[in-house]
Amino acid sequence: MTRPTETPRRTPLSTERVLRAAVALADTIGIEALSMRRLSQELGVVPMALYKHVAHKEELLDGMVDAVVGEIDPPRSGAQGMTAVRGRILSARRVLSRHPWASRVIESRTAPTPALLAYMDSMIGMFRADGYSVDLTHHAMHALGSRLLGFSQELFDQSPDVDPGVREAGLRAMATAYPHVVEIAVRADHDGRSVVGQGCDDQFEFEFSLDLLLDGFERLRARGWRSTG
Amino acid sequence: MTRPTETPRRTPLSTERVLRAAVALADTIGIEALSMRRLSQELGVVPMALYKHVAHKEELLDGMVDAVVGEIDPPRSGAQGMTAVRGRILSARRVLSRHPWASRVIESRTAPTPALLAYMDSMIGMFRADGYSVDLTHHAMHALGSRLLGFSQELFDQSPDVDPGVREAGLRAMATAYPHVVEIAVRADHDGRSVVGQGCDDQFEFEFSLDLLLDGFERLRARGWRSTG
DNA sequence: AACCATAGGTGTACGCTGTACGCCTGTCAA
DNA sequence: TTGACAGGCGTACAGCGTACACCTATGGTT
Repeated sequence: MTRPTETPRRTPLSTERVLRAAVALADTIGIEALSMRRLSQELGVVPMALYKHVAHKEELLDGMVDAVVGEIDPPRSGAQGMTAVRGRILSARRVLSRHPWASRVIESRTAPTPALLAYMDSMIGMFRADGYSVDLTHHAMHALGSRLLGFSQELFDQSPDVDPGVREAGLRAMATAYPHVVEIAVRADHDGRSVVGQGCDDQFEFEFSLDLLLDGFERLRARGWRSTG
Repeated sequence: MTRPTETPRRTPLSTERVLRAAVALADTIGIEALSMRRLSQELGVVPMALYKHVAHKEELLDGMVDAVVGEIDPPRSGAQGMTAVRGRILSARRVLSRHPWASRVIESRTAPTPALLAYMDSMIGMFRADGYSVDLTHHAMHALGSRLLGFSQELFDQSPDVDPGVREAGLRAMATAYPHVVEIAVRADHDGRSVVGQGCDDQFEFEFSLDLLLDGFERLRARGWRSTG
């Protein structure tokens, strides 16, 4: 009688459930705020309970990476060649934009996770199936690098400075010290593609550089280029 | 008499001295081991003493970035055009290889530091002086992204697996799950450029992709390309 | 020469982190 | 009925960044 059987009987944890909760939590509160304690609290459990399902936080992060990479679309059955490659990379980019923390976490891994290896393997396969040599494919993978996953590789995410007035004042202040930077920033403000004061169109810049690289690969392939000379 | 004047009289701290010590310490023990406490101990001072010279750790990191970026060679007075750009980027890359932690720290900054802005400004200037339009220069800067500073942008630094036997065993184990990855890894092992079992030549890969991009820019410029169509 | 403001080093303390270790309990096989 | 075991709990510890109060030697002013 002291212990009624009608206790809520929480559904038990599992690695799966922990990972899903971690991804969701990182999406909402950001990766830097994701601590083991915060996550355990989200799951209605004491912190140490998590350690029955992941060995340590690094393993948790590995699992989160795999979960996210697993969201990338498989290669579309119809498409072939560079357009298929292009499409898949853009799919990866969409996934990453849903989980903005993921790129940072992936870059912090020291060894590739299984899902990442699988993704790369299938990417390489697409090049090979399109007639690319092992040699050229190899260099292409290096050249794409983290862009394979849709990373922007920008030096700085332009801050959403919201107020255009503030932004313009800042630019004016920098004009003497960094005239070229300002010239370009102003230009980006006024061109047709982007909302004024908002900086530039990430997606356009990404596709611009991606296509530059893919075109370069095609050209080398057509030329029968080999790295060993 | 109780207090002899011959106390060692430690040379006083200064922001400069703190930053230099921090850079040196990060070089030797790695950035993740660099704590305010560890740094203060290196300077023979109590942790809180540092806060008289930097507002908080983020400011310390900003200062370290500026110190490192300041090491990049200025543009060589003789050189012009894309070869000058290329040379400067390779100089940045050499600096970064002396401070392997720097790329990670730079990527973690939210706002550009003064030295970074100055570097970018001068880079943009080199494109403009070479006849590039504001428009094309703008997109080129985005396409280069962190490569401007010599970042590799690799998805994973191939681990120095040292023992070739171990590496080969690992590859054999992965062969069924990731055949394409293994094909490329094996190929990289056996080609003439790289020490066997050592993976690939970072520097070659970097220059390969850099040249691919620079060539692409030149081609667009020659063609009078404009993004707004 | 006396004074006192100030720059800069010290000491203590707080809240946060990841996680080692031992315990306790409910479930299921023998 | 028993006893192993999976899995959640509680306590504790070392390390982190840093707020805040304090102390002291220095240098300019009177």
